[in-house]
Amino acid sequence: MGAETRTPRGKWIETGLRALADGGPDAVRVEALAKSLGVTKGGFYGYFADRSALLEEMLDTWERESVDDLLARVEHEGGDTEARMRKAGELASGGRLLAIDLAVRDWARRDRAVADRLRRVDNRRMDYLRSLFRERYDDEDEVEARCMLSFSLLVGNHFLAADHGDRSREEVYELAVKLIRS
Amino acid sequence: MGAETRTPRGKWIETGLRALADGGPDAVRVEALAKSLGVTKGGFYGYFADRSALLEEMLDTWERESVDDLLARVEHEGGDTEARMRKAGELASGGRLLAIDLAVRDWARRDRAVADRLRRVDNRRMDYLRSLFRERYDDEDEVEARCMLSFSLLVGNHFLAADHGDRSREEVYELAVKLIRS
DNA sequence: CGCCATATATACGGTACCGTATAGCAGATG
DNA sequence: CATCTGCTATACGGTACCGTATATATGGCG
Repeated sequence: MGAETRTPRGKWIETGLRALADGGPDAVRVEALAKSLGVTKGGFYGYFADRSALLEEMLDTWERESVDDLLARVEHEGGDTEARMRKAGELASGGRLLAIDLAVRDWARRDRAVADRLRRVDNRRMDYLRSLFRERYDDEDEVEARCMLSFSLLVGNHFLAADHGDRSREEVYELAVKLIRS
Repeated sequence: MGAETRTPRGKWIETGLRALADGGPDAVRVEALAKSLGVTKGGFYGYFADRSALLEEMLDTWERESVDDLLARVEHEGGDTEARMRKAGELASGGRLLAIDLAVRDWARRDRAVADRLRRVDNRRMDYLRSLFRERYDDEDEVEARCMLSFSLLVGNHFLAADHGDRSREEVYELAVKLIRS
């Protein structure tokens, strides 16, 4: 059937996501990705029409991993409300996905299509978190406010640079979490 | 003294900050700024050694405006704790400064020097907020957790894309604020 | 083996930048 | 009015991209 595929579609996407995570969308450049793959861009245009097609597929991948896969894993592990809240939080702030997530959030401020996609993702995650909080609070205002605070804390934890004196960031994060779930 | 200065130092900085706010640091390009000022880059290198010198001064300006000026204005208006908290929140999320702020937060993830600067800014703001919360809560853990939540909410409000069903984002924000200051 | 399909390399023209060097121009100064 | 001084425009060489076109190599198949 022809030569072996050294650099399949998925590798371009994977490398693109890494570049996005640590340099933002502007860092996703075809020739740079090729270089980091030890290849020239020759093959790239066999898989993707152009750079923006790659970006699109990167977002598809991210969306799938950060919602479908993530929620599936949380539900698979099961446990009580507290355990699932904690698991979801952990998965969402675990290395790879988190870095992409943060980059996408910034990107969304400037690109309408990305913003729409982020809204889909956030809505689905928020729906899930709402369902968890409803097991604890009857008042719907309480549920909504605590969901908002939970997500804000998750994001804020990585976009805030403040120190906390004697306390570590982790300690303060835990204190805040307790307050939200009190 | 020579020709009139059509495009003084400050204009470059101002335009640079606008570019940063809506395109991130990569959008701060000398020739692009010149174009948007209706000028060529000819004069730029009279004021700044190079592009990175401009970035540095942009950050100086941002730091001054978003801490010194902001806190001064809050203190000038005075009022009780609640009023000052609210005023500080309003100023920090008011158009211009906010957009720069968000861009800097993302930038800081990739640039050590920017991260250090952001830490200075956040620490000073946090110190101020702490002093306000201390007027309400004796327990220092409470103070710290509520400060963290306040800042997270401020940032999260702009990095989160979720909808809230019947409620508007403003309503949910207010609910969350009440929870934090309860 | 010789052919074919496919992945990759190479080469190309085009664009948008950077930073430098130089020339022109408009007021202020005497 | 002549000159001097600084801001600005223009021109330059260099780099890093994009997307296309074309050549090359590598492995399966008749």
